[in-house]
Amino acid sequence: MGRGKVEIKKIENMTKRQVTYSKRRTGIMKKARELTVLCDAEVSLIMFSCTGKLAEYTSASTTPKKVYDQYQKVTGVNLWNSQYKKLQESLKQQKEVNMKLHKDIGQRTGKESLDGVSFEKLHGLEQDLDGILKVVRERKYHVIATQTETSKKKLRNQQEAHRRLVREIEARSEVAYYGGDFESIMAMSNGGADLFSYHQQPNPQEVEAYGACEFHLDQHS
Amino acid sequence: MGRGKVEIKKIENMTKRQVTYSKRRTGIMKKARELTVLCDAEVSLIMFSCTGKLAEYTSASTTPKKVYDQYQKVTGVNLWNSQYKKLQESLKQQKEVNMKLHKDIGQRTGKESLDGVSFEKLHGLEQDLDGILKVVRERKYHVIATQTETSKKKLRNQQEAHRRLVREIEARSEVAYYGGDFESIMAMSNGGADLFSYHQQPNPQEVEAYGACEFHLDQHS
DNA sequence: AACTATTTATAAGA
DNA sequence: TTCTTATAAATAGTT
Repeated sequence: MGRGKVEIKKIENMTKRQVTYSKRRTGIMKKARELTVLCDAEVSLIMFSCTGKLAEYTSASTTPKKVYDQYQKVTGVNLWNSQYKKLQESLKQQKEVNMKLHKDIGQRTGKESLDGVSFEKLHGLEQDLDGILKVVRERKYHVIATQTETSKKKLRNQQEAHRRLVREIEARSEVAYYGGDFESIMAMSNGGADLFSYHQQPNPQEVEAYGACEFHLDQHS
Repeated sequence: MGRGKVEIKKIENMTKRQVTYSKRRTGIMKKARELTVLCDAEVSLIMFSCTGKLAEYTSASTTPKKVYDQYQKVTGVNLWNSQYKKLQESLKQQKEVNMKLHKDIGQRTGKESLDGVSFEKLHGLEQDLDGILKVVRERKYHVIATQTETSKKKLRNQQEAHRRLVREIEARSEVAYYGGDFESIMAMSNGGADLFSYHQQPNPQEVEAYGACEFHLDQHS
């Protein structure tokens, strides 16, 4: 229809193709609308031009979703539904696993009642718990031991540093005998003493006591 | 186009409507096909007659699903996608919860390493385990106690039945004095002793001991 | 389902 | 894109 018959094959001239697309798109949309009205049918027409532009016609009484739902129902083809069902299945499984874990952990934390649990299971659970308790205790003592060891090392290092400091000051002030400048030495080395508390939790009481003692010595001197 | 112009409104005559539907359906499908080929476009055409019959055309290079995905991308409308995303989110959450449970339960069953777990947590876990261990033990002993109590009751009932049986047989055989038919009486009443083991887990040692004791009495009599 | 008079769609040109 | 117009195509009513 038009001034010359056209062969139904891809139009290579791009401009011509776009013009034709535009015209025929209008035409087919009109046809769809007419079909809808005349014959009381439901129509979904979705078109993408070769440049990706969307054009659609959907009959007034419906929506693309409805059309596709119906399409699925009639064809039995799953389309996206297969994916959806897989997800649902997956979710169900996860929830089941979760329930089991919850129950198990509940029995192991006292939140779930042990009523109805057989003697054998109780015994197994007891052995289990006992074993893990031992492991946890060992681990705990290991951690304590490690911390203590570290503290001791730190302490030794500090004491050593302190001693060096005292010696150095004694040497510098050329006071080798007991007395005289002793107070100032103690005051200077006090900075070192503070370091005892810098890594473990600070114990303010101890620090205070030490400082207080120093103060009293000062006062009484 | 045809012998007379038609107004675009629903055709009330059903036969006429169906004929028109059939003709125009063919026509629009042809149009769709031509559009696809001539203009290199993607087309999805889905139609339902008023009787619910499906007819579709989808351009060769694509599928209804693809068209729909693209449709969604362009329009930004989520349609079923919202549901799908909800499911996905849900699944993700479930998996996360699962992971945590797994880790926790792992630490409580010795399958998960305790390296790097803080002293405080270890201590908490220890207290926890200790508490539950106590509960489990109590429960276990409760179960044992209940079972034992039941067994004892059964045993008492059996002994009572046994005594009654002996008395009855003594009365019937009119042998009131000790001796004589006693062995045969015991042999008969032995069947009753077997009944001890029928309900609780059979404890062959106990049953044996009981039977043996009776037997020795026999021998010494 | 086929026919055909007529309407409608549209290719080409402006 | 839109309008025009010649012509192909679609189809309403008929057979």
